[in-house]
Amino acid sequence: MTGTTSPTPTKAQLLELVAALGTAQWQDFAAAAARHGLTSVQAKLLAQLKGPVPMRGLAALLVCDASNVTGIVDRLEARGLVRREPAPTDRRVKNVVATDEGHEIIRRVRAEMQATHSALDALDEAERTVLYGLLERLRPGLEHRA
Amino acid sequence: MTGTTSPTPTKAQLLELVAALGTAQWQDFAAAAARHGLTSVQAKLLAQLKGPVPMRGLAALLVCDASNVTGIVDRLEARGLVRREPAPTDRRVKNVVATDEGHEIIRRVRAEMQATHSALDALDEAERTVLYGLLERLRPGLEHRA
DNA sequence: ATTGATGCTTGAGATCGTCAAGCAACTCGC
DNA sequence: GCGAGTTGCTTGACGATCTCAAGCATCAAT
Repeated sequence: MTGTTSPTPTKAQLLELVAALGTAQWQDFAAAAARHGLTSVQAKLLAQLKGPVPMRGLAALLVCDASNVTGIVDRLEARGLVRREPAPTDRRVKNVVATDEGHEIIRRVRAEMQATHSALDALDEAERTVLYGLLERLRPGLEHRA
Repeated sequence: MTGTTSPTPTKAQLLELVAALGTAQWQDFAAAAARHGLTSVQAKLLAQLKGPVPMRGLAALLVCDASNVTGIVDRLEARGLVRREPAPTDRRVKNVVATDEGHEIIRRVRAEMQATHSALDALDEAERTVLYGLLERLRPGLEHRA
């Protein structure tokens, strides 16, 4: 019994599997972050900073209150992983930028997600392409609304 | 322009997409839980209670300290969604059981994950089967180790 | 220039999460 | 039995996360 494991899964089964994998990946991420003294949320915020992002924008990305972002950025800034710089166009806005050390540390966190990497290694190129295509199809439904 | 979106995605791209979908689904779950006055963690714990589970087991399932579970169960118990009952075989152990109301509320939370449901609706049966198969292949790598 | 909206911070209060310590109960060897 | 070590749960202390209400500075628009 190796091939015929799937005679059309229930929507509930699929949902459960997706949830389980999502959780597992999050644990993997959190563990990698912790090894560098970061909480999951701090690492997640850091991961958003490809360029300068205003506090408000971070709140939107993390789907949380703006006042919450203040504290998280405070702690990251205290560790020198992030910098607040005034936006030239609007003096109310503070843009958050990752320092070099900040970029480096999040790069390492991503690289050290061993469980996730080894999971993806189980698939060959063709399978990854198929998976990517299917997940892309899921995105519009999930990304919008809540 | 519908077919040729994927000339073999990078592992990094795939990783990012998986992370994004995982996050979106979690938000969906958290929002549904919040509508019933539950935090995400409370809902997640409730979701594990198909049968009686000892505190220790819940700590393992939620991947957190046992002392943390005490508080979460306290709050759920105060709302009558959960019950602690002594294990007959070992008087140290307390088994946590969902009450009828507890089962009902988590059933509703699952049913109200609109974003997730509509996302899965974008796939037909054949696609779901393929997706399920691919995700199944990912499981062993993710589930074990961290 | 006043009115209103927007961006960020602060403070209070709840939840979540860890660690260390403690108590009760089980297990094992003798 | 019976004491030593282990295990299951709770408690207390403390930090991080999260929300809400309030406040201040700045922008936008009449």
